[in-house]
Amino acid sequence: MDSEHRHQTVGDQVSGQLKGFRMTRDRRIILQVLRESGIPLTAEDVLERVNSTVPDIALSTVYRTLDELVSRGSMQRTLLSNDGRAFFELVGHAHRHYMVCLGCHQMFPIRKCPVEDSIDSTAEDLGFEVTDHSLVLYGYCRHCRSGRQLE
Amino acid sequence: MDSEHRHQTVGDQVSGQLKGFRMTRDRRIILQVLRESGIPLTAEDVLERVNSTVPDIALSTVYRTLDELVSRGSMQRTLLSNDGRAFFELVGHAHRHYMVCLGCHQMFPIRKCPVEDSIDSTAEDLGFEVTDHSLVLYGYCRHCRSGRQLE
DNA sequence: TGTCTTGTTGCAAGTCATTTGCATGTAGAG
DNA sequence: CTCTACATGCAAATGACTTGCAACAAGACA
Repeated sequence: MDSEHRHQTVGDQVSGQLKGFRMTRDRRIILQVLRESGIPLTAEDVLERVNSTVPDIALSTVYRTLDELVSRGSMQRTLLSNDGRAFFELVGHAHRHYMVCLGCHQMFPIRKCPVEDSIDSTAEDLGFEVTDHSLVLYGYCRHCRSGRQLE
Repeated sequence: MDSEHRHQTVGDQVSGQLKGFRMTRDRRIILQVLRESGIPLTAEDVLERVNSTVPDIALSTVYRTLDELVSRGSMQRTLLSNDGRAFFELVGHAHRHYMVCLGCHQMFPIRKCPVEDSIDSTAEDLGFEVTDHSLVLYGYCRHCRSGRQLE
């Protein structure tokens, strides 16, 4: 059976607690967009991409779906220092750590967490139990870096 | 001369680029509040504390003052994953890194950055020039930790 | 000490991202 | 096929700022 067209169950879509998560056409498309994206997306980004396939999905639907997935632990929401918007990615694809370019405003994922080890011992000393952490590096990417030197 | 009452110059208040920063009564109080706080404050927090001393400062004045100081490099603004509000602290007092308790929602500063060293080499590999970074640990503080075990 | 320029303030209205109330529509269990 | 809990669109509401504008005032300079 063509995996592209067989009936998709919830389990095919995302990981996490999804009992009672009803798989509608809109949600299927929203999830598809997120699975296909290599980078974190804002709700507006998602809507834009969704509507290029099937028009007329409401922005509030996108938000509600993203929120639902976040609270079920299947989606990660990230905020940056100088951007009021939230960025979303599926937990299976989540990068957790980013470099954000102050020149072109792109987010570059960091594969390996450079701090995983040192964190726990730091927290232990303070009686803190760490369940998660976020690390964002701000600076200039290879391209913007050379552009700056020309100024 | 009583340092509490002598004429205060800009230099007494904060560090950083402050040419053209006019020291008014409102700003003096706002800065005082921030100097006296051990933890990062939201604009609303600042207003609340300011107005307990001298009423009738407008929220927009607080925002404008905080923004001004941020852009002059004297103030640090921090955003967290699950809170739409910005937190502010004077750069001289800034902690840069925090543990955020998911139980009581307090922010605990981390004195020593546990990742300073590993960051640059990670970024170098990717051609990225790092100018700043943010690290936030999420979890449970000593108190909330023991509370959870009772449930 | 008075003048003047430039920066500051209050207030009300505006913006932007996100959330919600409600009436209608529908996935999927039985 | 039915029925009910969950999903959706739309418009209005919210929360956290941000801005236009007219009135004010710090601090440089005369």
